[in-house]
Amino acid sequence: MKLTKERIVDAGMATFAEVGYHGLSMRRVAERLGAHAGSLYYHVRGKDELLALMADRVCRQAYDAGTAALAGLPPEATWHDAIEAQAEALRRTIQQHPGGAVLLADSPRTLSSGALSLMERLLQTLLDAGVPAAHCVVAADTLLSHVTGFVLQERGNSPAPPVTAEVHADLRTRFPLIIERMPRPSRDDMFQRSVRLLCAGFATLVEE
Amino acid sequence: MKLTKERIVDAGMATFAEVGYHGLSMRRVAERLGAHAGSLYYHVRGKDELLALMADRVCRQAYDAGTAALAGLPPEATWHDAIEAQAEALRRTIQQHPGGAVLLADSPRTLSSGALSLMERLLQTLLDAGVPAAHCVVAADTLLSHVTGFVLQERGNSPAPPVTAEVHADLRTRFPLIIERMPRPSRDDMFQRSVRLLCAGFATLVEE
DNA sequence: AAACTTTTCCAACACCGTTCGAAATACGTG
DNA sequence: CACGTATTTCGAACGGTGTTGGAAAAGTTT
Repeated sequence: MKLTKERIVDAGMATFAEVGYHGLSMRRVAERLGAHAGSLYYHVRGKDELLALMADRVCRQAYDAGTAALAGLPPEATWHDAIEAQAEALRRTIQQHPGGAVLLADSPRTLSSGALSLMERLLQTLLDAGVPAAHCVVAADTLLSHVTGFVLQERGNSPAPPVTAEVHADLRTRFPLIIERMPRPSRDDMFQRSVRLLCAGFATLVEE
Repeated sequence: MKLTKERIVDAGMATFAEVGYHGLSMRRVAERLGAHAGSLYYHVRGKDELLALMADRVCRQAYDAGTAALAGLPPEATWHDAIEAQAEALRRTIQQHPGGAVLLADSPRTLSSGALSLMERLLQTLLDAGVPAAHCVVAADTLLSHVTGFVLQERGNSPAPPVTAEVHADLRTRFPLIIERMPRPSRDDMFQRSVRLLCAGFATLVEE
């Protein structure tokens, strides 16, 4: 079958899901398509462009997931709910691809039309909520970078660290607050609450 | 001169600053030390460990920068100022290393003692501010992941994208909010305001 | 069918992380 | 000092990577 930018990105996403970020190579992507690595370069400038295209696709998926989530919202939902729905959709979408956060992190977000779509809708939500235009960009940017950062951190912590008892005791004396006194809610819970925290901040900007 | 874990991390940081994340190789690090690549493996398990050590060093630097910033605060400073100072110190430190955000992103933050130090102090600040312990971890985590995400986004935008007039016109019709109506404050300004936004969210948690 | 364009192959290049046995160096002991 | 041992470095090698460029194939137009 003929080689296409679209099909290459497809294969890229599939390979990415299988072998992760570090295992993604042009040769493996080509192999999945029954082609040779060099052939990809006729359709794609290099690995960088492929990664950028993949990142854009993730943004697009997140956008679609967001529209679905927004559509499922009850009519009495507030703008808090709308923002929460978009944030959660973005997080879930990134999470679906192992290492997907790094993917987004490694390619410039601006001028990727998928990323711009996400931004645009978020801005609209905030404007509708009554946040003055002058503050909207800051607010939307804050939310987006927060979600990215959160998922990034999440992935780093996910392989449960093998903590020996000895290490734990050491940590307890050196970082008493973290280890001892702090309740550790689930990541899902923490994410929801952190987004609500942001919304509370946004609310202080709303002009009646 | 003798090879050491410490000296290897030094050379790693220097090489990293010169050639960036993608250009960092064991061979280049070794070359800077007048040694061969294989020799590094006697002191370091592999490139992963080197990167983790480097990430930890960045956290340490950020911690020290934070203490300096806190010390320079006037006595009438509020807890908002204290959090802002720590966030700004972290951002500046990460920024000093090109691609430093990706460095932090690619290594697990937990169990890195530098990262834990950052977290611990942030928790203390929030506790002193009156945020109940049950919410502190969420708040601190939110702030840290926000700063990371922000710098990440910042770096992606930094190489000013070559926007042709044609592309700009296309974007204007497709994303009117972003391109047209939104004022674009400086990144410094945006960062400060986003942190204040977070603080406003934290303030709603404070029990009198 | 011939001329031409688009697409794919394939071999090669330079570089990468990592391993391993052999050298070399340092060091404590007789 | 000399000798044996432990620590450290070398240097070559292996399999893998992104990328290139000319030859070959496939498709299209005249």
